[in-house]
Amino acid sequence: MATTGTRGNTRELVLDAALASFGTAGYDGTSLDDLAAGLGIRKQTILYHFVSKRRLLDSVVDRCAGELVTALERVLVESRTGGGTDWERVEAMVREVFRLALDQPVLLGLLREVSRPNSPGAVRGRIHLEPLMARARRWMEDEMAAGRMRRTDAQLLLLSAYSTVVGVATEIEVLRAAGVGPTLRPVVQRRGELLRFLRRSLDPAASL
Amino acid sequence: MATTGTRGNTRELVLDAALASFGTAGYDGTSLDDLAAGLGIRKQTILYHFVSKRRLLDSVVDRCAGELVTALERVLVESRTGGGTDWERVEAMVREVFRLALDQPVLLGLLREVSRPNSPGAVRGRIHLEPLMARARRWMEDEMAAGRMRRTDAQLLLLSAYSTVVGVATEIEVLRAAGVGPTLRPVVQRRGELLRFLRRSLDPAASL
DNA sequence: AGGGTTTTCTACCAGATGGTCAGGGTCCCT
DNA sequence: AGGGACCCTGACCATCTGGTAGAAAACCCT
Repeated sequence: MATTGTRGNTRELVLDAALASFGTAGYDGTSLDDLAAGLGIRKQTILYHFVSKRRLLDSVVDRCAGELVTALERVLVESRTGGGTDWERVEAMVREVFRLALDQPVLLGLLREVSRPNSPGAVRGRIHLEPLMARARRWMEDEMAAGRMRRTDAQLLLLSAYSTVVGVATEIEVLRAAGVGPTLRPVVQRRGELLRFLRRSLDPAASL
Repeated sequence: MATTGTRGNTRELVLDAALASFGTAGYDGTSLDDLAAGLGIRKQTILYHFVSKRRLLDSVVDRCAGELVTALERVLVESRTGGGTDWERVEAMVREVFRLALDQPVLLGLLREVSRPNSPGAVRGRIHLEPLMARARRWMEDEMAAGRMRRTDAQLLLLSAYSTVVGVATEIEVLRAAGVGPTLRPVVQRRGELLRFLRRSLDPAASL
């Protein structure tokens, strides 16, 4: 009866705290003891739910990737029923990703941590991202073949877009570190750059 | 006499290895024992030279920041005696930074690690970068006041340029992780984007 | 109320980590 | 030759780490 009455959602609470800690302090910089202490529970409770620290990270990555995929799927369906052009669909997806990142800045911290080459979460992250990328690439290549999209290196274009998003992660942190308040402007600016870049690369109707 | 005959430059060797390890495995992911083992020495030797792990990181950051400042200083002097326009000087600086990053990719790893908000090296890094930024900002504001440079928010512009460079760090890693070889193309592309962006923001003679 | 399941805790551990201490080797200077 | 400065090392330590074992709650159903 000493518990805080949060019976049943301990898992989710741990995932939230772990996401925040992994994103800011990093995987190695996060100790299960501290994590548990922050939640007012014991480390063993975390291990009961997630078996090991490594699998806790996996679970965090899984949940976040799941959110991303769900959100993108939704946008894709919406824009499809809306009957927009290829370009409008790409734009809607980009906007969704940025919206997600701005709503939950912690996600960017995790993305940053996971996108480090030697990170334990890198493999897990790629498991989720790779099919997404492959699917986008196939779609783009089809559109190119059909002449609805300007010819370019799909793989390279996608990776460039991806790293722009990761760049926003660092940008927000840098701004905060530099004392500049959480200004929306640079983020919007970056999104604008990315969209312009994509449009120039993809839209056959766009002016060079 | 069991030493490898590298008498005198152990410090530098340790700094090199530490730079590489901090950049790839991160600060927390680097153990002094492993670091020493990789060099064929004992951990105590590292501590003899650098007192503590924390101060080893500081030394690494100091050396790298020193290289950066020296390189930029040199370019600045060269372009000044060359008598180029403001814009040409900015361009030369940007090219130098990218050249440095391509010559020594390890630097990007460190930059990435240090630019994390809660990183122990963040404070140290800011000590070096802040005067650089302040100086650039003052210069830009002077040029703007004199009408030689298009009016814009100097601080925001600099931070945007900075985070573009950090973005390159992630980009290279992402490309390697995705199996794409160390292609130069995306990096050059990104540099082109940054230069175009800066030119549009700064050069009064540039077409909008 | 009582048995079974789920959840959380206390107690404990082996290994790794950063760091201390005192000693020993090598070089240079006189 | 000898003393001191410099460099390196083995032995040791306190602490923290992720993880295990088993008991005590808390919950749920009948």
